[in-house]
Amino acid sequence: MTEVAGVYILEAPYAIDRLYSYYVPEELKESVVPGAIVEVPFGAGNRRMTAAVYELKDAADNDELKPVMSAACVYPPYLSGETLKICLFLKEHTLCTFGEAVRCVLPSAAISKMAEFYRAVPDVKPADVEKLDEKSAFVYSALVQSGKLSRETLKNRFGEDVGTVLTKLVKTGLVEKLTDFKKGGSNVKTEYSAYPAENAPDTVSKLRSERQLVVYDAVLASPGITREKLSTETSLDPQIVRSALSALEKKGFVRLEEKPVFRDLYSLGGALPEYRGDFTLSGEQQKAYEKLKELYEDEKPTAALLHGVTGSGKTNVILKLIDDALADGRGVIMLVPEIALTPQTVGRFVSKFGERIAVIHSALSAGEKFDAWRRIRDGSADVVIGTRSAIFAPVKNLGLIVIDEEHEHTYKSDTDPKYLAHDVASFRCGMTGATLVLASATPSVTSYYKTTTGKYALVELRERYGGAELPEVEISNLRTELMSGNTSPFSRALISRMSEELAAGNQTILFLNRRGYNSALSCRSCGEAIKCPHCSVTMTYHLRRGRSLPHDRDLGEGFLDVRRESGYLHCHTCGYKVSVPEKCPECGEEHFMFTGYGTQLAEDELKKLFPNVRVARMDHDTTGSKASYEALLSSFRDGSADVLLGTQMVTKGHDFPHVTTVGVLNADSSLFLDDYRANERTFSMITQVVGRAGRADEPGMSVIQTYRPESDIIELAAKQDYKSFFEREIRIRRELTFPPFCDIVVLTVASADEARLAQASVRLSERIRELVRDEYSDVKAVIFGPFEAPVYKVQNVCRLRLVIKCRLNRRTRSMISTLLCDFSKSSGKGNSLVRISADFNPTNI
DNA sequence: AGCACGCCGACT
DNA sequence: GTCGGCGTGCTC
Repeated sequence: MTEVAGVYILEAPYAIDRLYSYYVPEELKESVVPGAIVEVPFGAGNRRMTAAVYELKDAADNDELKPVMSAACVYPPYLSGETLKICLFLKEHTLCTFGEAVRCVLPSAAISKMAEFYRAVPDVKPADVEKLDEKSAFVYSALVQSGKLSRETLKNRFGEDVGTVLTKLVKTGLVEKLTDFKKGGSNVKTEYSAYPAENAPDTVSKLRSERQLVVYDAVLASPGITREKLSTETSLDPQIVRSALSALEKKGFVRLEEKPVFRDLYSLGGALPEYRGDFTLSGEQQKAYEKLKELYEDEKPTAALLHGVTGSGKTNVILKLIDDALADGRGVIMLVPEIALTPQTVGRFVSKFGERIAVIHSALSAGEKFDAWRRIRDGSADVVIGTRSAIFAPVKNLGLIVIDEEHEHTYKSDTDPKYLAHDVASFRCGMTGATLVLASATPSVTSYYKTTTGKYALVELRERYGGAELPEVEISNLRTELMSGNTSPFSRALISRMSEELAAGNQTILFLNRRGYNSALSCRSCGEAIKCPHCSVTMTYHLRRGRSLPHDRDLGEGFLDVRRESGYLHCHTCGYKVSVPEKCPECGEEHFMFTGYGTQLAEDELKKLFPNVRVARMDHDTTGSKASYEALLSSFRDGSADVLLGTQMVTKGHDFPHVTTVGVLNADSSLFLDDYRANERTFSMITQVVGRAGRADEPGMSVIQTYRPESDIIELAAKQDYKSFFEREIRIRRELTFPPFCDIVVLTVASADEARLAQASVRLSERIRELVRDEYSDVKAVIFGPFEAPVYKVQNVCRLRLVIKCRLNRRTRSMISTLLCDFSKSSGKGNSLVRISADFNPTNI
């Protein structure tokens, strides 16, 4: 019997990514455990590869196995048993490699980087060097000069084919191959604390330096003070404190201690607002809580959908449930959309759970993520609040997972592995017996459907907390506005409502899902809109910072020059910027027309309508940094702006007590999207927005502007009637066979070379039809395409797609997997410029 | 993907 | 005869 390790090679391409067996030499038995990172010889050339040990097994040693070469000494390994299973889950459910899954679940700072190095062997026979051919001699002399070079650098310097030269050099014994571990996880921040030295010189007079005296006094006053605190205390420059301290240490006055420190615990870069909220539950909330508690106490993995109208106080119910889980000694993960991770939300949690909280979001540095991850893994943090990737947090003894605003599209990853947080959550709950709670005022149709089949328990909150009434909703018909000559972004109803409310000192939120000034610049002669030269999208006209524009018709002939001087064209897909052209690139004429409007024009127009209005415009252009985003919100909250005008981000989770009016400038933009979820998104967006207006004491009003006032979606959203919306929507989905009645697989082939792309897509399409006909004749699948992706070209890369409607299960996933493997095998033959990727139930099709 | 092995043409 | 081109097939 030999000890055998089943490992996954982390750098393996998809087509050969599977479990490989290696024998474990006696001296490595200690460190080769499941989850360990090891090095193994791989392939005919026995290249050293990093691998993750998935399992250990005893095997009768009839077949000859290669040995594990070395193991990284990290104990316990970063990959726990549970995490290894999650990686396999990701591999099987998103068709990524095991290595990609590992990189996804671990903080990047925890992953060791391995590099191959080559070194010229000293003391070789000069005769051997003489015999070298030109190219080998060239590489060899470079190695002699630099001592040691990584494979990367050599490839960069001598080209991709340097490999053959190197193997020859290794064979002749002139060069040797080395492998180095660039150890991950060493990125630990440390902090210095200063203590008065035990046997400090009694004469302070020896301290000539004024600064050293000041620092020394401060240390005497508070022993153990950190260097950072010293600098604020003495109001001296950190650099000066540093040098003063080291001088004091040298002279024997102070003792410095270095301790590893966890960076800013909540990673929000500042003080948290004190939250003095009311945590007591209303009658309805109490009932909802008890129902969830019952599910939680069930040993089996359970799932519930908490459907509560906006303002029903879902969070209070959830907090109570988290309390219980913690009291049981179990850990909790709460996922929120990025936009909700404001100091307000986190503050509420921190005030309740204190230092047990770890916050995880995309703006953290690699080191900060690693700190949070370690605090969770060693158990000092057992409440994790974070965005999508927090679902992988190594929480011990998981008892509860909450996905807040579960309908949000951000829970689906858009980079490989393209997982949905819900699926990972269910899987973890299945493993640990934890309870899954999905919460939303407008659940996704797929999730709500599961309550009707019994997969999820349905828990409802129908009353708005504190008895607040639903705001009144007025629907403005943009067609009739246009016919009566109103071309501004604001309907007459919205204008009159705003002028009343602004005069009364109340605030308004305006939502427009398009940034920039004009959405397009088109040619009057040929009708073409100017497109980005690298992408197949029309370019948006943006105003330069601080500019505004009169109407084109008031500028007369010279309007183009003013336009050219005041702004530029911007591609929202790739970021390309260019000035307004002289002539139409299509037909050469110079009759231009700016059409469509975005947030910039709306702001401009608003200031013309209400000259004294103070507008806070919030979109991608004004919220470059987290700080500016916070600044805009707080300026609105403290009343230094009257109107908050912006894109999607104004609709989410902020509670502004003085807002009495909410306007949706164009409710149709998401309806027109060619996607089966367009209705769902419109309903959710309008419901959320309408919920923003008015509080308990101050009735609010929403104005929804639309070109299709007859659409019942808007009406249902205005009434916050989710049930009717769901009934209507699920009927359509059933009739047309869309999720949840099927799954949608999108295969994308991408290439800069259009001819190769077309060829590859045809081959792919033929292959899949063949698979469905023969090997997989048992699976029901309908195949569409190939056709162009909605945005065909992005940064000069063109994309074609195949869409497959089927039921996702082991069989269909295996079919798609076969397809991907076949493709990558044939791609070696001159097709390497074509890439393929699969996405299951993507958020945008 | 990356590497070896193998089978053909242009050279010492 | 031998070096080096790239097509084919495998990776514990």
